[in-house]
Order: sequence, then C-alpha cells, then structure tokens
Amino acid sequence: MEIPSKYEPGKAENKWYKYWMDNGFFKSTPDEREPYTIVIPPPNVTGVLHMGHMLNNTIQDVLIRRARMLGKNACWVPGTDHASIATEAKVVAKLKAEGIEKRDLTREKFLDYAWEWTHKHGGIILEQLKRLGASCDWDRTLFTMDEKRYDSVIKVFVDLYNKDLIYRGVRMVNWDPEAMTAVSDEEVNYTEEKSKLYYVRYKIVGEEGYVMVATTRPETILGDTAVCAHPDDERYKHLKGKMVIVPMINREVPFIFDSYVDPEFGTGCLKITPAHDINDYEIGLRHKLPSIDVFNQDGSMSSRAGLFVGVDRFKAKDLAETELRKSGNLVKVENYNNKIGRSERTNAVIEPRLSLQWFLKMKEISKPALEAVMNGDVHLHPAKFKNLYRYWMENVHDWCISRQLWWGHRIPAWYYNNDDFVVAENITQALELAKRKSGNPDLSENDLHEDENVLDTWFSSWLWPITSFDGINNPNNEDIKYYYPTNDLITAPEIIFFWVARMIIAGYEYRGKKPFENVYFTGLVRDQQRRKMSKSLGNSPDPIELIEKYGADGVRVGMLLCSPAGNDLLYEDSLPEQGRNFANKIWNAFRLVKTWTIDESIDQPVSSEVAVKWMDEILKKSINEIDINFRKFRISEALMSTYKLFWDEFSGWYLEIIKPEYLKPIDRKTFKSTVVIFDKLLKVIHPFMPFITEEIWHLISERKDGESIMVSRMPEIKKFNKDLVAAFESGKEVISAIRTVRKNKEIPQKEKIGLLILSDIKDYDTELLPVISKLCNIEEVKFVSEKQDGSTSFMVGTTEYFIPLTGKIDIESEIAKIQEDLKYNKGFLINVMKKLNNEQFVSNAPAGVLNLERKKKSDAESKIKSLEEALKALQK
RNA sequence: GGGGGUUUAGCUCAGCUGGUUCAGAGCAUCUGCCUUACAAGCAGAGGGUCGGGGGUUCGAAUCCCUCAACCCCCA
Repeated sequence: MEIPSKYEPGKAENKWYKYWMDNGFFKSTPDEREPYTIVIPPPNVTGVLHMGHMLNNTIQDVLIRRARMLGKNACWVPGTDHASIATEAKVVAKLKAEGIEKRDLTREKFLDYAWEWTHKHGGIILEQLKRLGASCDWDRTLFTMDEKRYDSVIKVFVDLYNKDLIYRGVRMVNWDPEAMTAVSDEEVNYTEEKSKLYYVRYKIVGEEGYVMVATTRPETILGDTAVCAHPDDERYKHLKGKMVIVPMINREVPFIFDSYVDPEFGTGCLKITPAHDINDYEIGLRHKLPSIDVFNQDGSMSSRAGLFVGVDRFKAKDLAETELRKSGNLVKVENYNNKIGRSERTNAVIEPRLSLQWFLKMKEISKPALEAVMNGDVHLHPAKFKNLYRYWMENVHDWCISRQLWWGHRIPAWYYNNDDFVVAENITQALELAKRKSGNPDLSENDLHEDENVLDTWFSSWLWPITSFDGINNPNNEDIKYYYPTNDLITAPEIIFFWVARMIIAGYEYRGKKPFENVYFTGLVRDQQRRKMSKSLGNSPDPIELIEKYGADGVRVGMLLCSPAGNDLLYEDSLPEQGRNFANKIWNAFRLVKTWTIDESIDQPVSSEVAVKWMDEILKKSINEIDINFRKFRISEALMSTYKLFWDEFSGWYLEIIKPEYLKPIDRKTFKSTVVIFDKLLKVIHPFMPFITEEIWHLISERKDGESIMVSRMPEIKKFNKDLVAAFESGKEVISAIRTVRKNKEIPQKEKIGLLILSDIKDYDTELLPVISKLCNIEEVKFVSEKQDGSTSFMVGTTEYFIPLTGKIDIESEIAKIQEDLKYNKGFLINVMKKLNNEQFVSNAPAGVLNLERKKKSDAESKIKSLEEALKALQK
C-alpha cells in the first residue's frame, strides 16, 4: 500500500479522539496510584475559543498526558465560568436587539433567558478544546453555577459572614452606569483621553470677588459641598471661615483647607464633591461635609441635582457649560488630557459612586496565602511573580464582593423591618434567625426580602479547586481527599490577584491546605506588532481554522515552541507551520522504516550496531534533559530537546547510518532495535503531539483493540554513557569535515574515497570508523605515521586526517587554509598563555579551571606544531 | 508619583551560585543540491564589541553603581 509523502492530520485526529473517548482513557477515579490533578481555568460560558485558550490548554494537556504516561492517576477537570457581568451584558444586548429591555423583565424571566443562552453557548469552548486533543475527564465537567457549586458559594458566604469576615458598608465604588453595577478596581481600565478643563468662578459671600476653580466635571458642581485650598497657599488664606456660592444652584458652602490640594494644579483651588470623587470623599469625611449624589444608577442626573434632572451625565456636562457661560461664571475652557477609567466589560466611563456594598475583610484571611508563596509551599513559575504577589498581598484591600446584577449567586441575605437583615443558606433558616433576632415570632417569609445583588464572579471561582471535588458541601468525600491539593495551575499573570491569590486564600481557609503546588503563568498571545490579540482588532486567527490548516499537533507545537514561561508569545503563521513540518518529518521517518523488508540471512553491519548503541544513549540523554526541563516548567525547551532528538539525532544521523541501499532488505536485529527506538521516541513526543504519535504507534506494530500510546508508560530515566555520546560527536565532526572536502573539491558522494589517519591504531578509538565509512562512502581507512603528500587534510580534536586526491590538490588554497588555522590557534594560545602567566590567576583560580587552561595550552601547541609541519611540507 | 520587569544574532529566546576553544538554540537569510523517507527536504555558510558608561575581580553577558529605552502593575 502506498503511504502518502505528506501527513494528513484530519482523519487521524477524529479517529483517535473518538477512540480515546470510547475507551474512557480520560477518566479518572481515585485509586492507589499517585494522583496528578489540574483544574481548568474555567473559560467564560459565553466565550469562544481564542489563541490564549489554545496556548493555555495545550500546556495543560501536555502536562496531564505526560503525568498519565509517568504512571500517575491523571485527572484534568474541565468546566466553565458563569462570568456574571460579561454574560449578563451579552444577554442584555441580545434582548435589546430583540426589542426587550431588561428593566421590563422580572428577575425570574431574565434568568430564564440567561440560562437559555448558557445552555446554547456554554459548551462551545469545551467542544472546541476537544479538537485540540484536550484529554479532560469530560464526565466531571462543571459549571460555576451548577447546583453543587452554587450551594458551595452560598455556604461559604454564610460561613464567612458568621466568622465576621463579611460586612456591609458604604464605600466609594467604581460604578458602571451601563451595566448598572459596581465593578472591581481590577475591572477598570484607565486610559489617557482628551477632555476639557473648565475654569469656573464661585462668588464669595459677604465680599466682592470670586474664587476660581478648575474642574473637568462641571456637571458635578451641582453636588459641591465645599471649595478647598492648600492650608499654606497664601493666595487663599484670607478666605478662612468664609462661605462661597456654588454657581447654577446658588448653594452656600464653606471654604475649607486641606493639604491634599496641589497648589500647582489649575488655580490651586478645588471644588469638593464628596459623592463623586474618591479624594473628595475622603476630604469630605475629614471635614464632615454632606455629600450630595447628583446621579441616578444609569448615569442620568438625579432629583438631588436640582437641575437637568433625568438628563444623561454627558449631556448634562454640555448643559452645565452653557448655563455657566450664560451666567458669566465660566471664565475659560482649556483642552486637557486626563486619565479616564472605563469598564472592562461595557467600556462605559466609570462613575465613582457611593453605595452600600458587601465586603470581605482580607487582611487576616490572606496571611497564610502570602506565607505559602513566600516560603515556597506554592511555587510560582517564573519566580519573578513572587514580588508582585507579595506587594499585592501586603497591601491587600477589602474585597467588594457584591454586584448589582441578576446573573450569578444571589447574596443570601434577607431584610426585614427596614434595614435589619439576617444571613442564612435559605429562607427557612433566614426566617428562624430573623424571628430570634427581632424577637418577633410572628414574622413570616412574606416579611423577608432577599438581597437583590449577586456575588462577584471571582467569589465562586476562588473556590474552584475545592468545589471541583465538592469539598465544601461534602468535605470528607473520596475525591477531595484524593485529588486535593491539585498539582499544577496554568493561567495568565493578569489574573494573579483576581483569581490565583484568592484561590490560595480560600484553600487555606477551607481545606487548611494550598490549592495547588505550582502555578505556571503563560504569556499573552500577541500579534507581530506586539498588540494583544482581540476580537475588536480582528488580529486573531480562528483557532479551529488553524487546526484545520496545520493539524492539531502542528498548532500545539507551534504554540509551545515560542512561549517560555511568563513571556508573551508573538504569534505568526510560521509557528504552526514549523509544527506541521515536524509532524511531516515524523511521518516520513515512519514511512522509511515501513518500507523496509527483513532478510533473516544478513548479519547486522557493524555501523548499524554502533548506531543502535549510540541512539540508545542519546535517547537516555534527551529523556534526562526533557525531564529536567519539565520539572522546571521549561516546556518549550523540553519540546525543543524532543524536536532535535527526533529530527537531528534520529532522522539526520541514526536513520542515515542504518538505512539499507534502495530496495535492499535490512537485517532483523537492526530493524527490531529501530522499531523499539521509534516506539520510545513516539512516547516522548506523545504529550506534545498526541494524534500523529497514536496513528504511527498503531501502524508500526501490531496493536490489540483498546491499546493506546496515551496510556502506555514513558521510557524510564536512566544514566547514559557520556563517553560514547562524546565519541559519536567527534565522529560527526569527522564526517562533517569529509563532506566539506567533497563539496570543496567537487567529489560526488557516489565516488569512493580513501581516508588516512595520522595516528597509531592503538591510540585511536576505531569504533566510529564503520559509521564514518558508510556515511562518507570511504573505500578504505588506513593509519599512517607521517604526513601525506598529494592529499588534503583536516584536524578533528588533535588528530589529523588526510584524503588522497590525485590531481585535485590546489596547493595555494591548501596553504591559505592552513595559515588561517594557524593564525587562529596562535591567537588562542596567546590568550591562554596570558592567563597562565598571570600569577594572580594561577594562585586564585580553582584547580579545575587551571587544569583546563593547561590542557588548552598543550592541545593548542600540538595543533600548531602539526599545522606548521603541514605548511612546510606544502611549501617545499 | 510609587513599585516591578525587560534590554544577548534579522526575529523569538537559552545562558544556574562570575572561570570548558575569544557567547548558544529555533526560525529567518544566503549558497549548493528535486541524492527514490521527507523541497513541509538535504548539505553547508554568514550573522552578536551580550542597551551605553563606570566600578569590583586574576577573570563579568553573569556582581555593584549610573544613564537610556521599552513593558507591566499600583495610585
């Protein structure tokens, strides 16, 4: 049967993924083996697969497949995140497009729509991950809002409340007027934007004249409750104790002094709007100022503003400008750039707003988590993130955990009377509590009103490693005892605080143990201009199309080759192309081996025997390197070792040595060894390229139904023979040198040549000679005791080699070549001598270094000697 | 404004606690080859005063200081 010369990934991928699923190879249940566990960073339920997921999940799959082949009980738990604000925003937008406004819906009706959306889109990413080869235990697929996860979150909230770690308080929060919810500091992006600086005058009460204030937000003037200057500012000292009149609404407010004010900025005089600026709010607290909230939840002007009521805040800004101009209180307007915060989700300009929110006290609860990373209980890779982590944890703020949304875990607090409330897992328990607390046994469920808010999404995902095994509801179940703590977490550095730190905190709080051993931070996938890949820029390739074009194996290799831990990956098509080429290389090596026929009557050639011996050693050496790289999470380097092992050592050297002449049979011994070696290579490659390795593994030997490379054992780590590897390396150099001679002298490979070695045969390691002879088509190797005329020469190490070349010697170029060599070696010797003549060096350098220098010296001297002799002979 | 990181071949990166032939890899480039496993290939080659300056040391890409550029985080 003819095997195509190009590997076709498509068919193999579908076939083997189905085979793995049908045989249940991805499944894991607790047993006596050592567990190896990864929980997936749950992608947004509404998302689609992007390049970041591809990178992240490739790494997870490589680790999980490798662990499985190392004999561990590997369990990769998949799942999705409800992503409350992102999903709610999408559902709202979708309904809007259908002419339905969220505010016209009941909470229940809205949630029906949201669930419908979730069921429709929820599985997309996970299905796409299958195309990549992800070996998740799909039977364990989770959702942050499925029943068990939901209950866990509620339980934890109640528990933390009862431990007095959760409280309710008024805070300045980042308000997203579009989503009508508070968002966390981390969800606000600040960028420099063009705006205007308005210079507005405020009339001073009881005297002639005005003070001038510079502001970027004239619409908030309506909420002003003071005007403020720096206490040392001479310009304003006379205003102590005075009142000023707020323009437009003519409210009298005090003129105050606070050292927060920067006298250099604007006029050195600041209007204070405690309800709408975090700094003003703090000044307000210090000076006991009232705060007037002039905005509604949707960013329109509230009735408290007294003017422009119901008008959107941006419109109100224009109206305020007109109004101020009309009254002559607007002195001038300057163009001005300032940092504007926008919501990561809706891109709406964030409004600092006072509101009643739920908070988690972070200071005490986060201590074990800080400790764990600092003392190395939890390893961050690369370790440079430790600093960042420490900085954040040492300055940790209370976590605002409430969101004014419907999609999410509803805060389990029930209000009664006016502002009294109880926190409980359900309404029945809440009622009991409320009766007790109020002393009113007649309270009924109808008197209770459940909190309208939901919890921040991260308040469910911070429990993920625990809830993945139902460890909150059922803290002593077999799964949690077996799989927790998990081993490795693969994620992006941008969520080190949102997620990673909080999981560690929750881990210690709820299991008394870290949630994972290692955290590996991948980089961001960027395009060639270093721009982050995003839908809006349209600079991201479609992962599924890539898989179709280059094969899943090719894409996986492409993603990994260029992404050392923590470094950004600059994507270009040449990456998966390189991966595809590698797959093709493997395919063709297989094709070669497959065509051979065995002839029982031939003995194994000595060259093949040597090659097999060497290949065994180089395999062991690479397996060692790969293991070390994996331990250090240097996955791209582990792949590179694998790549070179297969491409250079196996295909470039080994196969070339053992390859019989065209259509000639091979001896059984060599063939058998080759199949064994190939088998080992496939296993080493498998975690990186699961599909092609499975395909070839089944084609290269008879396999029973239900067998698979993915559940086979990785070749063991063994010591390798350094001497043999080194000897082979110098053999390669000889071969390379002979090839160069052939090329320079234009001697075709088919033409046999001779090789003379200036050495006593007793002093020469002859083991590699059969290999050299085969690859270089050498007719005869002879040992000689003096330099040869009519030959070209080269040196490898300290041994000189000659190739007789009747009539092909160009004396001039030979001389030039030797002179160049001589020059190099003499210069080198001078450098070495400089060191050795330096008394300080000789007395201070360690013995090893010294001996090395001495060896360098003698080697260089002997080389120079023989080069000089050769030169003399030629110049005769 | 505060903190952190990065700066090594055209590109992306290795280079551990300073010391193996005056710095390595992959990709890209250039030169030969369609040599019956593979042109998605083979055989070769070129390319870096390790961001600049200063210092410590017998010896620095590696340690210290300083300047510069870029990136990230926090305010």
